[in-house]
Amino acid sequence: MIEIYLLEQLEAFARHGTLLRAAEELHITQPALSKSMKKLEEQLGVQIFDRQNSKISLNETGMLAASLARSQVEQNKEMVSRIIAFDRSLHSICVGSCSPMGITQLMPILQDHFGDMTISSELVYGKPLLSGLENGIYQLCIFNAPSDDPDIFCQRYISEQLYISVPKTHRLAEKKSVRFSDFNGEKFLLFQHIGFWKEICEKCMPNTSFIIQPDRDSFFELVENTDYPAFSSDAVLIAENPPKGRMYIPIDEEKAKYTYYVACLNKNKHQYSAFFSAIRSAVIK
Amino acid sequence: MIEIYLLEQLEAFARHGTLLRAAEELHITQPALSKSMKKLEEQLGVQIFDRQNSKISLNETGMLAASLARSQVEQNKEMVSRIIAFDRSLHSICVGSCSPMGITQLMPILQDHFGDMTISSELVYGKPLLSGLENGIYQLCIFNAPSDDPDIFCQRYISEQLYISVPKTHRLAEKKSVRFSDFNGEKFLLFQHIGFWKEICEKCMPNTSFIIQPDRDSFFELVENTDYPAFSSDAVLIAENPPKGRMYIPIDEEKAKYTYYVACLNKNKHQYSAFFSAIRSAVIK
DNA sequence: ATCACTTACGGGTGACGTAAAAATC
DNA sequence: GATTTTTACGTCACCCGTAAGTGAT
Repeated sequence: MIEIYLLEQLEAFARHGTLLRAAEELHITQPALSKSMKKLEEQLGVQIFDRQNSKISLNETGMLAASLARSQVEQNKEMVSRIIAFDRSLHSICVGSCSPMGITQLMPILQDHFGDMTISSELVYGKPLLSGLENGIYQLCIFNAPSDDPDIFCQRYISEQLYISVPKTHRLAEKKSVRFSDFNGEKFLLFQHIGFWKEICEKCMPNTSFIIQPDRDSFFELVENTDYPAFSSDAVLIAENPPKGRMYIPIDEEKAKYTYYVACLNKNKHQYSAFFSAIRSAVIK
Repeated sequence: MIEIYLLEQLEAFARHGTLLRAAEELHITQPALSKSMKKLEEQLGVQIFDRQNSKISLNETGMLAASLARSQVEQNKEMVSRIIAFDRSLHSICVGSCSPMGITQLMPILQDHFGDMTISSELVYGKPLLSGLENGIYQLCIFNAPSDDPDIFCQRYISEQLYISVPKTHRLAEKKSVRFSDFNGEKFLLFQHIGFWKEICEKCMPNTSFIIQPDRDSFFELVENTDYPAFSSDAVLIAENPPKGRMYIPIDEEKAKYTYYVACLNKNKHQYSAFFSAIRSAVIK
């Protein structure tokens, strides 16, 4: 058995060709490295160096030893990373969601059940969301439709209805409901991080030029102080105090109402069972 | 970077389940192992043990760590073996020969050229001889026929003519030459280690029951003191003093005369060039 | 003289041992 | 009380550093 530090030193020497340079890299003195290499050679019981007076170099066996040492050192490092990564995976949970509302509403329940873990979330939709769940990037997902994948367990969650807010002076302010097409072509405020809704908006209002706001506060600032129409939703209207001075009109269209589903891999279903029953209660309530 | 001794200790603990047993196997005391495991855990920066008072066990991360440690330790050992084996291969040369005469005659030349190496030889014939050369078990081979394998370099060497020795009272003692069939069915002395000749004998004298002698001295003892016919060859007759009181008659048949070829892999040809030219001189001489 | 390596010696870290305590069965 | 782990403390090995020596360029 050869200790890693010796292999690391051999590997460094193999790269540099001289003890001096290798020692520099290793932050040890050259005599120390010289002794180490002697020790290594002795432990192997085999000559790996050609020495003539003040010249030392690897012989053929030494070359082999150095290349094996290199891979050994690499694997040692990889081992450490893998252990740390695995440990992190045990102590963190990552949720992929197609919608910001889905994750916002779910967060309290997540914290109830995984309070001792690091909870992170990402807004993703479409294929990356599904494959992220399948290959373990996400432990939980929020879809906007039930999945029929046999490997995926899917729990119905809440619904979200899209609204459009307009200033009271807007031509449609008094309507009881509107359609996407009513606003197609009109300038429109849009918050950037809205998940799959973005796709919906662009599809249903192809001629609209959106004024996209990456910052949440700026977005609400503009909603309050400009006359552009903007999206909202029932969830937002309940959860937050929406800017006054606007009318909030539901969009009476199929594409404006989605039901969310919380999902995990079937094989992990058991470890999330308490969590899922909490979701079921929340839905009923 | 985690030193191997720590991984070895972890691996031992994983197998035994208690520090005490593991420490016994490792020939260290239990407190020492306890400290090592603490150190390992600290170096990883991750919990790998569940501890409650006087109970310690691996947690999930620890299991992973232990299995990775196991493979790391194994690879370390394998590395050492490979280095040692490679070094040995550099300092030894193994010759496979289909015939004892081939190797006996070649030995002086081998010693001339590879005197600083360990020279070993094996009597093998047929497929194992060829594949042994191809996969590096033999650096050199002696065939009884030229090889047309494009990967093999083949140098014509000496010939050997098979003789049969009979007591002077034998019915065929005065013949100038004999054939295998002349002796088919007759009891026959046979030295065990004769390489490919064994196959020839059995094929050409299918009805003969051979009295097989594994020991060289016993064989010659019997040759001298019994009346059974036995094989000899021109090479043996030249090299050694054959037992008197016998007639040595050549077998006049194609299957009783072979020319030997010394071979190596083509890719190694250059490192044996001096050796092969010595063979060529020897043949001419 | 400079460069590269080895030898010699000294110091400090740390790996292990011994002893004893703590906790569980 | 037996078993297992931890804590405390001492010791020795050994890894590294400094300094000096050798041989080659």
